[in-house]
Amino acid sequence: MRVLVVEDETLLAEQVKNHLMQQQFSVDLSHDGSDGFFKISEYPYDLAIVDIGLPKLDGLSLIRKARQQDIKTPIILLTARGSWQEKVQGLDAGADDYLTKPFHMEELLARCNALIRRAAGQPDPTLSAGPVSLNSRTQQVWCHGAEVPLTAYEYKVLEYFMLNPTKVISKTELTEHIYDQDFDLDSNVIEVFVLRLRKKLDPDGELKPIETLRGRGYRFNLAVGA
Amino acid sequence: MRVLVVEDETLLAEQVKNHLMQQQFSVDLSHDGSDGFFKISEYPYDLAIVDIGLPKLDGLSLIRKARQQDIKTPIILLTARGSWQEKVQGLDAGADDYLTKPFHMEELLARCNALIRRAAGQPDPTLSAGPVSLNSRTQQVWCHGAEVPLTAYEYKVLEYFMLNPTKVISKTELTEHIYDQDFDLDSNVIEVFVLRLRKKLDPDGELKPIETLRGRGYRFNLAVGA
DNA sequence: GAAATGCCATGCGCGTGCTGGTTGTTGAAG
DNA sequence: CTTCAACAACCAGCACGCGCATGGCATTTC
Repeated sequence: MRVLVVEDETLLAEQVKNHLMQQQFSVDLSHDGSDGFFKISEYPYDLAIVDIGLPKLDGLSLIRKARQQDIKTPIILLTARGSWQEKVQGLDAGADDYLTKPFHMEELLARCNALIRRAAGQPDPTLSAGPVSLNSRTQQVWCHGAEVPLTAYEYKVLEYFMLNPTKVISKTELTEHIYDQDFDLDSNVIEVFVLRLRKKLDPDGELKPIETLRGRGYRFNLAVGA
Repeated sequence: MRVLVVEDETLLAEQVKNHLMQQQFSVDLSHDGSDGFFKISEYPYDLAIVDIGLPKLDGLSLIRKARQQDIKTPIILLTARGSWQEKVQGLDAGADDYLTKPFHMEELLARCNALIRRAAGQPDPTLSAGPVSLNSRTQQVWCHGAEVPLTAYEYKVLEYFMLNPTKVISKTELTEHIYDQDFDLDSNVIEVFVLRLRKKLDPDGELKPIETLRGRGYRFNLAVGA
């Protein structure tokens, strides 16, 4: 999956790039609108993330020009907080989704995946792994068919696990994906949430869905799709 | 007003969706004929826009099957340029209007509005969920058969809930769909409306139609169509 | 002018996220 | 094999803040 990020704030652009690369995307960066337009015309990206305020050529114009050229790459528009008109203009110009800055990286990744899924014609918001299934639209979780009520953070942790099954996930990685920024490093919140998740999902200790890898992190060990 | 768009060209479908949403319609998309038929049979749409060339089940067959099942949803058929016979066949199959591609978006919107207005004298477009039912034309709401008087904003909130049953809806999402421009974010209006809705719909606290998810939003939890 | 509706301000209760401490487990070194 | 330190699991309690509830004010409508 190849993604183009058109963003002039270098720091933010790099952050977005890093997170996307963690999800196995190939990422190209562009720091102004005209370069972004050139790239999106040249390459068949699977997705583009475009800031609305850009040097040389603003995001809206970029999208309009691209759509005029019949470029169908799904586009997520990044807008400033609260400017509702911009969002409408963006969708009108041909963006597929928008996100207001500042945003949670999780949110962006979720929308990226949703958009890619939508483009692939698979609008299925449910993940399942073993007896556990999760619906990201309703944020409901079931285990053996029974609904398991989770709190907001418990849900976030589980969702991240199920999006990355069998992958070794360090506590810092979890933290970074669950909190926007600024978090206390010497805290055991993650451990507590993992504990509660294990209790709620697997009260009898049969499944062992979350494996501990000492000094490295956790691994979610249920066969996806089962 | 709820509209179904059955169109396999994703870009066009999204454009239509965006424009309709700007006119305060709720829009569902369907990318092939059989899915479109399923949706139009399931939900009481106020209008459907159907492309004639579709995968799995073509537009004409879709319309015929729907009409055979006594589904009266007004339908606009999208045909290719110049194929005069198709238009006749379409109207013959039960379409209410047609439009040849490519078309101006304004034209489509005008015809949508005309058709909805024309259909205003037709069977009631009611949504129902559990003991609650809602007529989007007259903006009346009933619970257990008794009419529940709602104010304008209470109605808007309920309508949005009933159009998105079981979906987690954040307060900002509600705000964006209910108000035309952006709004003071640190206001508790939404909470107040939800409170009043709960009181009016469920004074005894039996149904619990609107669930609160702390830090996340609300979820409307009544089975649609029940 | 009265009634209805939308919005704001305030207080309160409680769920939830987080902290601190203790117990348990692992693995490496002696 | 034993020891010990480091790490994780677990527990329980605290406090912050979210959402509920209420009353009052402003604005609109008839």
